[in-house]
Amino acid sequence: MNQARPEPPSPQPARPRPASQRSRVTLQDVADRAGVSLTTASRVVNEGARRVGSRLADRVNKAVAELGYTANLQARAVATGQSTMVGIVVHDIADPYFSSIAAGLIEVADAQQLLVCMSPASATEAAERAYVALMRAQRARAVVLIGSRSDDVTARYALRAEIAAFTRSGGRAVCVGQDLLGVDTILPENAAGAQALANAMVALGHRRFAVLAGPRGLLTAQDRLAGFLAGLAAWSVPLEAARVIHGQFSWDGGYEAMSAILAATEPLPDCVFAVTDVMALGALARLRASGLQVPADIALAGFDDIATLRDVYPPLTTVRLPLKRMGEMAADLVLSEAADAGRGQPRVIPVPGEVILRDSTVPRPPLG
Amino acid sequence: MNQARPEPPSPQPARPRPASQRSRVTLQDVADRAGVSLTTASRVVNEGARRVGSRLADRVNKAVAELGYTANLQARAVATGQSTMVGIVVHDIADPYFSSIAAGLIEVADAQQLLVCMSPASATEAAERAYVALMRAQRARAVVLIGSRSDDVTARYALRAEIAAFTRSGGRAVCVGQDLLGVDTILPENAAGAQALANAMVALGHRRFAVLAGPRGLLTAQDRLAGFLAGLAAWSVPLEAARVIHGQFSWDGGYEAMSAILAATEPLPDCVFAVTDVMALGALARLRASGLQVPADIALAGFDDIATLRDVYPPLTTVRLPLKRMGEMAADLVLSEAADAGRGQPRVIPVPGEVILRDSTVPRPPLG
DNA sequence: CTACTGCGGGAAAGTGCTTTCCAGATTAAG
DNA sequence: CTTAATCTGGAAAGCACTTTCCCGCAGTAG
Repeated sequence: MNQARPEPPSPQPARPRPASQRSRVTLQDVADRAGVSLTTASRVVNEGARRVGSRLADRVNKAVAELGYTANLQARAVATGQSTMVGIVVHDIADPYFSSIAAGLIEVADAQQLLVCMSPASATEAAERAYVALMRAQRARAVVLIGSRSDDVTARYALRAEIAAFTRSGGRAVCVGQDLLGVDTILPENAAGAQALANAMVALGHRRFAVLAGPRGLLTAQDRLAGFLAGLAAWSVPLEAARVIHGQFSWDGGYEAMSAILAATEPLPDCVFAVTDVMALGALARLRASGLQVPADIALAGFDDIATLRDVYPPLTTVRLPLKRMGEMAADLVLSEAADAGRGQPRVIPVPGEVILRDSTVPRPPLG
Repeated sequence: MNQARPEPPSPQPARPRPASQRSRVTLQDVADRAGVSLTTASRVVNEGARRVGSRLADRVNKAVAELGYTANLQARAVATGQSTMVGIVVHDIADPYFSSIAAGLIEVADAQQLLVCMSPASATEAAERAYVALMRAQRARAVVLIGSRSDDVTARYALRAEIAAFTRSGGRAVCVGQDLLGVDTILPENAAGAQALANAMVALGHRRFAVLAGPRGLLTAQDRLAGFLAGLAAWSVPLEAARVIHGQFSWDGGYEAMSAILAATEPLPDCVFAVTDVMALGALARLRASGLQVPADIALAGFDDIATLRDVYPPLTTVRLPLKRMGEMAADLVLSEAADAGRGQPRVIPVPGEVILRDSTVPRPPLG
């Protein structure tokens, strides 16, 4: 046998190891190699409260380096009962609305050494519930639910029950959307924003409106529609129910809803409000397909101010939400232990929307 | 004491529990309540190889339901040595290129009961290395690196070493990008796609080109530039070095690079190729800001065919990569144990790009 | 009426880590 | 020169699971 190995003269009992596991090196291996106890090795690796004499510490560090040891965080989590994982639930990560919020969230979570796990795309509350259950099983530190609530009270009840179980077992829950889950919430002011938009549209001279209202059951869609209607009502501008077209909360949904409006025999509206920028973009494509000009033939406005808009022509009027910032705020809520200790009511942080007027809703000349 | 509790007459020793931990219910609690051993409870919960008599199984299931028990997946992972986590490294989740790939990946990973964790935005190989190290510490089942390699050989070497440590400890690694990490790779054919694009542009009658070439060190940028130049060379169309503008791999980078081209005193190019759609969009904005029309004054083409393009006017010529599909393919590679057993060379799956001609590069009338 | 097989159940030994507790060695104080 | 206080390192007891091994009991064949 070759004696030239550069190892310190330590016992090295070479414990028998199941063949299936390839060279996973454990803390015990490090301790053996350094000729110290498991306890000491653990103390050195953790750099925790109790310090270890420098002679042994050096030996341990050397062994760590030689063996390429990395602590098993799962085992550590089991031993300490503390996890570093944060789950985030999005309805569609490829949607710029969600990816912007997620980007802000991930950025600050990572700065705090948290591990972010992402749910698959799914807009139902049942799927959200399943993911919260998974996070509970993972003993995640927190879960963040991003996106609109629906008006399916039964599903919401089930989701709340699951969240309650999650928080009861020590996790934090945060929501970005309607304040209906009984947890800390980042609340976009959908109704107020839409109302301000309606206000601005009427002030520009528009009178005949249509709304691409999204799915009937989605509360964000409902809130924005209601806010818009309230804004019109304040000016006594009527909007017949037939001019409110429901559909999917997506590009295709906007496209189809716009088709329905064009198909109607009545005169075209002056101005169309899509409750989401993504839907507005679908509607814009539909208008273009019909050879209609925005804003010459018809004005168009959206909601959210997603990043994509900078590439759209004509520039789209919208209601700006600080998406990335909202993600950061959600992460801050997750991290704030204060509320956890205080055990008061969950906090609700309203986020106002800002009306951004662009070329897609140019002032309309007074009716001749 | 009230005797009316609906529990089976089991011992219930009520083990002392540290006060810090709120009601986390463990498998032992379930076993106690059902009056069975820990082993039996584990077998019922796992529904594994050995079945348990229905009488006891029912008791256990009842206890699980009553206590709201959920297995601790971390502890299970430690005990079995198997993790269900997959880490994915993106350069920027808010970029539609990455979010599309990630969406495909997450979808199939979730269908296989895998948990997907996302890195924070960061385009450096050092940051990638750090994330791979984290995944190793988490004993993740796999890690997927999405995005261009750089030509920083030192950083790449360090990254490869980290990946080697990761795979050595039993994880799988997959890359979407250049085949330089020695792992299974989804390889977009950047050079070939760009060459085909150059070909098509020349065929359309363009002769005076400029390229927005992205960062000097990024290999995806280099490959696409090289391919484009090769395509031009095949037609003996010259491209002076001065017409190749380097800059950031981003919207702003495209905007600025376009500014540089406009600032040059020479005549405008017929056609500008941006090595990325995102850069092309920045360039388009810059052209619009100068009052130049695409394609009337200048033609513009990009690369990737990101989803955003459907909302851009004029429709942008590009080279389509099946982004979502690439994410799915990466997930398939992660899941395929075959290669792991075979231990052959890592697999490389080339993904061809498809030239999509749209209005932004309308045929150019022959020079008069 | 044994001997063999198979099955349902539990005790106990891992899994990789942290943390408490304890013994021995220094050091500081009286 | 005691006695108390502090420090260092290790043994061992968790943590929440899985899994191996063993034992008693049926059922079946010899």
